Amino acid sequence: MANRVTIYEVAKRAGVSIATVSRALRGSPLVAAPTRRRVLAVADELRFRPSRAGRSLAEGQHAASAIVFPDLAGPYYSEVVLGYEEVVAELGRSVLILATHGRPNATEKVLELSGRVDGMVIMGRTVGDEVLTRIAETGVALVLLARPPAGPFDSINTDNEHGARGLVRHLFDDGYRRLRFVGDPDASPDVAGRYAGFVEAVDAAGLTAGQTPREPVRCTFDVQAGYEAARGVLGNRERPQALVCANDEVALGALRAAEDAGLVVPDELAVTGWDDIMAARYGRLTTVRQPMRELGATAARWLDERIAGGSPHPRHEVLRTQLVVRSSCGPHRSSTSQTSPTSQTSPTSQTPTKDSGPS
Amino acid sequence: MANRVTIYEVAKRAGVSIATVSRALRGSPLVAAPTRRRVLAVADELRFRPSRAGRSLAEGQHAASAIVFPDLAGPYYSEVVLGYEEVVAELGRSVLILATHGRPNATEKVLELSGRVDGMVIMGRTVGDEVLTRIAETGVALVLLARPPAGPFDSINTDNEHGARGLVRHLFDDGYRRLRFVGDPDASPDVAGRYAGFVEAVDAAGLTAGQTPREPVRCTFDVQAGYEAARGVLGNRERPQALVCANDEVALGALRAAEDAGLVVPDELAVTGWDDIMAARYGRLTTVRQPMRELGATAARWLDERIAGGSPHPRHEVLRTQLVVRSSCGPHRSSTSQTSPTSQTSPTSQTPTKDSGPS
DNA sequence: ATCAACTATGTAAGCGCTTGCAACGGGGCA
DNA sequence: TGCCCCGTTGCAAGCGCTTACATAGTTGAT
Repeated sequence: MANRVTIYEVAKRAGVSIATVSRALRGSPLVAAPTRRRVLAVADELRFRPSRAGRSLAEGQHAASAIVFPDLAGPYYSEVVLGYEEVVAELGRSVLILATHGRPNATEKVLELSGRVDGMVIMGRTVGDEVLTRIAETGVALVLLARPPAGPFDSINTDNEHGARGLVRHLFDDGYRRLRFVGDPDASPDVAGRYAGFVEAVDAAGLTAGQTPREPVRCTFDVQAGYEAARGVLGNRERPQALVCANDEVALGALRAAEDAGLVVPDELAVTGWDDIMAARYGRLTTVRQPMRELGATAARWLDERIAGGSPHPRHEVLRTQLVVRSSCGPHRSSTSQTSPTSQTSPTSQTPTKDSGPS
Repeated sequence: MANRVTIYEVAKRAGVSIATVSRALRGSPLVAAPTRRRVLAVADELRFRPSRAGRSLAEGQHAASAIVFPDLAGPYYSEVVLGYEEVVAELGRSVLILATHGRPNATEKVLELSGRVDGMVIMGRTVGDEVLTRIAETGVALVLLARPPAGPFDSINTDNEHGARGLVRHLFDDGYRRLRFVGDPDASPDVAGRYAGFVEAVDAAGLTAGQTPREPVRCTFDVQAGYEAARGVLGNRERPQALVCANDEVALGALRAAEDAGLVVPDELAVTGWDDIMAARYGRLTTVRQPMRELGATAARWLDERIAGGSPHPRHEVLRTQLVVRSSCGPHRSSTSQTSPTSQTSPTSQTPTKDSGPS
C-alpha cells in the first residue's frame, strides 16, 4: 500500500489515542478544541492521509462508484461517461470505469468491480440480468442506462422508437419511399429500439416490403462497417433511396460509400444517423440528437440517491430525442428524373431544425 | 459494504479454517486437492467473493490504477483514456478516472485518489509538481503524460515543436506569409510546445512581426472559443492568411468564422488544427495527427512496470506526429488576385498526405 | 461538601483477509 | 520400533481505521 504514516504515529506524536485522532480528523464534536488543533497540526505536519482500505473496511463503504459500458470508442460513450464522472466527483465519490468490449470474461470483471464500489451504472449490452441480480444481492446499488428496465432497478433511456418514427416520417414527407435500415438491432438495446420504430413507421406509412425491405443491413458501429454495408446495398439496381443508419459513425461511412458510388446526396440518396456527434455537423448529416451528457449525469444522481437508500420504488425515465435536419436528406427527386451531374452537397440547401451557431 | 458472505462462512461450511479457504481460493500449493475442491465448491455455492477492502488492507495493494486529466470534453482525452483503460483492464487492475476541470480543489481530489491506487498517470496541467513528489513519497507509482518530464518520473509526450515547425513550413511553402497562432500556450504543455514550434519556424522563415505577429490569439479549447477568436482577428484589414490553431475544435470554430466572414478557404485563408479528431476529416481540416490511443496505452504499460518495481532510471519518450493535409489549406492566392465568388471547398482539390479509405 | 450529570478521552472490539509459524499425522528409512 | 521429514492444516498476528462503551475529570446544584 501507499501510505506510510498511519493514525498510530499521529496519535503518538500528538499524545492522544488513535480514537481521538480519528474523531478530530472527521470533525466529531467529541473533541475539545485545543486537542483538535493539536491533532490537526500534527497530522498536517506528518502529511497524514487515512488509509482508504482501512476506512473502507471499518466503515463498510467504498466512497466510489462505477460505470460499465460496452466500449469507449466513438463520442457517444465518452460523453455519457463524462457526464457521469462530473457529477459523481462532485458528489465526493471516486469514479471507476469498465469497458466490457464484448469480452467473454466481462461478467467476471463486472463482479470483481462490484466488490469495490457502493453502486454502479450498467449500460446496454454488457452483462446479463442474472449478473445484475447477483450484484444487487451483495448490497451494491444499481442503475440501468440505455438498457431496458429489469428487476427492481432504476432505468434511464432515450425514446428510440419515437425518434425513429419521426425520422421515417420526415423522410417519407420528403418523398423517399425505398428506405433501408443499416445497423444491427442485436448490437444494443438502443439500436433495437430504433429499428423497431423504423419498422413501425414504415408499416404505418404503408410502404411495401418490395419498396422497403424490413430486413436490416447488419453492421457494427464504426465508419468502416457503415461504408461496407452501404456499398453492398447501393450496388443493386433497386437500391434504397434512403439509408437510416444505427448511429452517426455508420451514417458517415454510408455517406462516403455514396460518394464513391457517385450518388448525389440528398437528391439520389438520403442518409441519416443517430446521436449528433461532433463529426455529424461537419458531415452535414441529418441525425437524431440525444442528450448524452445528461444521460450520464442523471444516472449519477439517481445512483447517488440509491446508495443513500432512496425510495423503494424503481424509477424509469425516457428522455426525448430531437431530430436534427441537415443536408444529408432533403426533398427527394426520383433517380429517373434529371440530376445534376456532379456530386455536390449544397452548403446552404436546408434550414436545419436546430443547427445554428458556431458552438 | 457490499459483500454479505465472508470467508468465515465458507470456512465453517467447508469445515476448515479461514486460512485454508484463503489458500484454496488463491491457488496456493499448500492445500490438498480434495480440500481445495471442497472449499471451491462451497465458495461457489455461497457465491463468495473476497472483500476487496479486506484484501487491500492485508495485501497492502489496491489492484487499481488511475488516470488524471484536465477534462474529458472533446475526443482527445477520451481517446487517451480509452487506450489507457483497455490496457489496464487487460493487466488485471481496476481503472479510476479523475477530471480536474481546473477546479481549485483539484489537488485535494488527486491526493485522495492517490490513496486508493497503486499507481497513476498524470496528464498535462492538472496538479503541480509538488503534488507529484508528495504522492510519490507515499509509494504510489507515477507516469507523466502530455506533460514535461519532472523529478524521477517516466514521461510520455508527442513532439509538438517538431509538428508545429513542419506545419508552418508547409504553409510557407504554399505561399502563406501572414500567419497567426490561435490558442492559449498557457492552457497546456502541449499547446505551449506547439506555440514554441510555431514561433521557431516563423522566425526561421524570416517572417517579420508585421506579417506574422508572434502574439497568440488566446482562447480556450472549444469550437465556440475558436469561432470568436477567429472572428476577432479576421475583421482587421491586415488579417492573417493562415490561422494555426491549438487543436481541431478551435480550428473548426475558426473555419466557421471564416465562412461567416465570407472568406474562401483555402484561397483567402488557411486554417489548421491539431489532433486529427473524427470531425476534422469531415471539416476537411489540415491537421497534425497524434497517436492518442497509443499514448494512453503506453502510459498504462509503463505504469504497470513501475508498479511492479521497474528500473530505477526514469524513461522518457517523445512520439512523432504526422501532418495530415486536407483542403483547409492549399496553394495560397493573394487576396488581391481574382478568387471565385462563392465559398466552395473543393472535395477533390488536394491529395492528402494521409487521408484515404472510409475508416 | 456530595453527588449527579456532563465532557473529553481512552479501551478495545471489530471490519475481512493474508501469511508466518506452530502443530499434527503419516510414511520412509535406519 | 523409533525418528525425522514432509505435506497439510490451524492459530494468531497483523493491515489501519471507526465507534460503542467504559472511564476519568469537571462542574453545578443541593
